[in-house]
Amino acid sequence: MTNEKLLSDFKDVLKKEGLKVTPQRIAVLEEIIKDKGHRESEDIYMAIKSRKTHVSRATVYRTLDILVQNGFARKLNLGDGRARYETKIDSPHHDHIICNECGKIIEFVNDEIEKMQEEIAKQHHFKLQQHIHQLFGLCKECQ
Amino acid sequence: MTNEKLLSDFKDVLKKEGLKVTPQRIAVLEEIIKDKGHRESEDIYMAIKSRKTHVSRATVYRTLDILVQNGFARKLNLGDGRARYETKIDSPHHDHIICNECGKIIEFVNDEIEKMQEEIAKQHHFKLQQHIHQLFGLCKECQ
DNA sequence: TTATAAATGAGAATGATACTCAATTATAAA
DNA sequence: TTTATAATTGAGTATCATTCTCATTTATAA
Ligand SMILES: [Mn+2]
Ligand SMILES: [Mn+2]
Ligand SMILES: [Zn+2]
Ligand SMILES: [Zn+2]
Repeated sequence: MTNEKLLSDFKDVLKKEGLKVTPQRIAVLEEIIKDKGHRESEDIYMAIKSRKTHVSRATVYRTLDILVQNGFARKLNLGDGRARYETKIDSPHHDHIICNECGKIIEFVNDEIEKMQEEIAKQHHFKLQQHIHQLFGLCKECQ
Repeated sequence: MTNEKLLSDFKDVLKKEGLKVTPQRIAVLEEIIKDKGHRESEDIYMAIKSRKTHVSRATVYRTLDILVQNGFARKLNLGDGRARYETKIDSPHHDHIICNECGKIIEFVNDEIEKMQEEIAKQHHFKLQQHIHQLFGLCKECQ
């Protein structure tokens, strides 16, 4: 998806929800699509500030929520007390392998596991809604 | 394992580590083995207080750490900001299914998935150390 | 322009958990 | 049993990410 299309989609969503298009909101969207990584709110806040747009932490959090709520971003909990956000645009579902030493994050997908999860849920009469699957260990460099 | 054996093992560990056997530490161990659930620190703190032993939150946290460090308990992060603790005694590895509505927690094991995780780690040149696998959805009663 | 509802940001609040340190206590030596 | 002492405890404070508050600013549409 082109950045122009994305921006226009975002504006449409804001309009549809009765929200205003502000430079702060645009800046957060731009940060999320610019860097494909798994970023902390603080990083995004700093990146925006270090450029031109005046923004507050509160607004970054609020905008990230909007992005997550509307399918532009995904929020991850890696268990270290700080949420990470990654773009969801052109990014199908995947899970993560995290290095306990250097924090490197690698993405993986395994259709077999995805299928099995559904079966396990069914066995226990659960209607599956989401899942968290994270592998932790030492990356090649950190072993 | 009998509770007597457990208690004696715990005392041995404390001795081995140069730690003292205190009524507070014993009380936390007793709580962890009494209730097989997935409990918050606050629950354990309240349960101990409501009995006889005087204890503080700080000591409950400190003792839970000792228990986790020494293989008596397992600490889980369910993504809601409060850690859960469960006994690890006579309790082999398993993962969890959590109801998004009522919070019910069901345990599951799947050897296929366990094996695949190892393979995925290997493919990415990771040495696997732990993993988190949590399925979230609606339980039978909450659908 | 103007009216106004929504957004922003500075700073305060929150909540789980960790830390501090003076008072207490378990332990082992005498 | 007494004593010496290092470890433990607990009340309260600190921390840290995130959320909330509310006075001021701004985007939007008439
Ligand atoms: Mn990812
Ligand atoms: Mn369990
Ligand atoms: Zn690494
Ligand atoms: Zn339920």
